[in-house]
Amino acid sequence: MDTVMDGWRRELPELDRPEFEVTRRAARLSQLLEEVLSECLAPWTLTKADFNVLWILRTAGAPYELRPTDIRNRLLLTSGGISNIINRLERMGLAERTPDPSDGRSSWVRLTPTGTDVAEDAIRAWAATQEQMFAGVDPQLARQASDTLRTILIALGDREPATAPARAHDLPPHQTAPPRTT
Amino acid sequence: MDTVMDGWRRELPELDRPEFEVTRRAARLSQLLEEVLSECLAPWTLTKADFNVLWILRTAGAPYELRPTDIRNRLLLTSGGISNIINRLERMGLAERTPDPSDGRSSWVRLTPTGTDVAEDAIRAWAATQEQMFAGVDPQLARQASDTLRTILIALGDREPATAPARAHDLPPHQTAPPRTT
DNA sequence: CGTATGTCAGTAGTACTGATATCG
DNA sequence: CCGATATCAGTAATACTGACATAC
Repeated sequence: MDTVMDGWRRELPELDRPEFEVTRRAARLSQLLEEVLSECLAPWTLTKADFNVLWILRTAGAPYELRPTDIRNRLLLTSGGISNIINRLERMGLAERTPDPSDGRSSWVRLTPTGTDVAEDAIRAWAATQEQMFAGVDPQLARQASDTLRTILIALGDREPATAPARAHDLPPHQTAPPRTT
Repeated sequence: MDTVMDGWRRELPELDRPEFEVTRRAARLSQLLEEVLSECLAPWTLTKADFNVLWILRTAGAPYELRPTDIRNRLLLTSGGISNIINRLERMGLAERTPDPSDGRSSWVRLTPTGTDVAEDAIRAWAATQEQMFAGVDPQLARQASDTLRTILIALGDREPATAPARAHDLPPHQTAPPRTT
């Protein structure tokens, strides 16, 4: 990575801005982490996409259910992509859909008991792996990195599309500025 | 993103470590950036993978040539993946392969003049886009983020597999610990 | 011979687009 | 009727695996 950035500075000094380094290093970091995550999930035959949805559902709290739209808002995927993942989770018996009584277009995706267990096991495994990977990293530094990244994300406009938590019969009928809907 | 992390803290407080937030936020950041990069490259019909290789070749300095192995070391891809990309660049007339006189197994991948132009144009466009995106971010903060990420990457073992720069007839015959070779 | 380098075909995993259905 | 929600089929892009060729 340093080799690469040195080349950048040597060859294109007029374009040497700290932002670009953030870009490259963030990409590299998530590349490395995703690689490890894949291995980490192998025992459950879960893909990273599956894991993300399980994770979102589990951290949503009991009864571990959200509408596809909520998942979409949190993971920034298209509705088509979400459908695919839910289908897979349903075939694996980890999640199930129930129609939304108050809105016939939508449905609730809920973790099955098995799904909840699998989610927790996988999350715990991934947490342990991360802990091990970050063993050589000062927690202070990690904290700082997280805060800085957060600030940058907000500055870049990473949005919080109006939370709609557990069984939101009480919410107003529409969200604020939902992203890609197709 | 904050919504998601709040759920994490509420539901799985025993697993609340700053590292995990770094992981998620870095992933999100590169997700957002890659999305914009794709749009940015559309005018040239370049894929992100193409762009990465063009970029690596351009920042390698004149005469803008590297062996597939060098590219692999810098981008952390398998040799098969590199072959595909080089094939595509060659078909587009942006790069060309010449056999390595001193090692019959390998070859040198060099940017054509057109390739060099396209690389520079695309890099400049991407730089301008990033500059615009980061307009609201304090450069100090970006600098800090970059440094912190760098430290973390090094701690995670992101390696520098023995640089092999322009026409390295003078290098020892083998590298140190090359990653995935297949 | 064993290792290193690279190519190629086939494939997995990700996620988008466009078409469609349905409901508010 | 328009906009929102979701599903599905088809497709693009990424990149890996395994088989192979060749050369050190």
